[in-house]
Amino acid sequence: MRHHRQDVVARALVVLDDYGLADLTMRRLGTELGVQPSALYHHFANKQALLAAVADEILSRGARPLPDAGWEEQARASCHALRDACLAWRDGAEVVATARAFGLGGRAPYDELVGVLTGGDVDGELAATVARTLLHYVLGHAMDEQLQRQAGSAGALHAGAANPLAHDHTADVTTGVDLVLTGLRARVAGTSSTP
Amino acid sequence: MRHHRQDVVARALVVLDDYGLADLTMRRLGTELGVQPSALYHHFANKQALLAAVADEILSRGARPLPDAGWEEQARASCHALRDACLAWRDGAEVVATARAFGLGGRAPYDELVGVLTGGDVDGELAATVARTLLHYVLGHAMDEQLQRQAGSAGALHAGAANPLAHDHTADVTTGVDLVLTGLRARVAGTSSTP
DNA sequence: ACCTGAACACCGTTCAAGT
DNA sequence: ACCTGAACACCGTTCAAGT
Repeated sequence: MRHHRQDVVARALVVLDDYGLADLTMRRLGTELGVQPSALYHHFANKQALLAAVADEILSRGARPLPDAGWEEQARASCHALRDACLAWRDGAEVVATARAFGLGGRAPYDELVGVLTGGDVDGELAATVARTLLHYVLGHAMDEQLQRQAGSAGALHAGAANPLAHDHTADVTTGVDLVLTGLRARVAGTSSTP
Repeated sequence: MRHHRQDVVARALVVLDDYGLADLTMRRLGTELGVQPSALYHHFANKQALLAAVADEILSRGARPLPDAGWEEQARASCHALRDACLAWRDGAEVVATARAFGLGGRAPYDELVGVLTGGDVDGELAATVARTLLHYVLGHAMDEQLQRQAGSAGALHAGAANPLAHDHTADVTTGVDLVLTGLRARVAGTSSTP
């Protein structure tokens, strides 16, 4: 039962979806592949590198071509594609956000967004800030969403105290993204009032 | 050496700042307090509950009164206070963001922001979305900042490949927050073009 | 009320050695 | 190139029992 790097990533994705990130251990993944845990270190330097590869796989599997439209519409589409890609796998948002945070993977959405924004009228430095703002929002929101999902399925999390996160998530994300883009539009048009 | 709940939280904060979140283990904290790890379970149901208390402690120690100003200025101040509170402790942002994500603590900044926004002209549902957008951005950005800090001190993280996160963080956060607030101002004024 | 001691069921990672 | 076997140095958590 010899495996390639890609087999390991693909199986890790299945384990992630079935058991969640907390139970995606090197030992369990090894067992799932019919292999000793130590064998995984032939393919990846450590668990963090494995997870970065999983993050990139999540993103590439969920990749969509940008619509043939203005940059604002493209930015919106890019954000929604990222969200959908993450939500397609259990704990997908957390995996992508963590890999991004450690600078080990998940760069594609950032690059795409910066490209879209600079393709518009947006200055390079502002584009970088806006891209980060959007990514933090979309990923943070998707994480909230997925955590609630598992909090609902398990009886976990503190009972009592009304959950302030109960919401229509799709509408919420659209509003949040539009808010940032509206702010950007105002700023690009020179409407900014605070110097 | 008998301790109260507050002693444990205070010491956990010291361990966090000295060793980082990854090394804030129940065993190490026990050792630091001169106590068996099992003794901590008299004060907290589990590690997650401990970390939630640590998050709340970080926030309450960094709390500032809101300025006597308009709601927009207050929202800005609230965001910066949150950022400063988190940056005052090693891995502080991650601790707060995680507690928030699990719904176990760190609610104060959200409540404050929603209060400020609804105190302005902002409708309740929009206020909730804006508050979440701002929190995700500020915490996400602070996490990036702190991860870079430790990536710089340790020789960790992949060499080669220019780091796209090298930035002036204070200016960046101000820009990001202002962007969202500008978008909100436009929307409240009825300038939104997408229905 | 607060803590000990011992155990249970796990982790990630390394490394010599095998094929 | 890919894997085994065994070890190392850890984890969080439980629980009877002590003071």
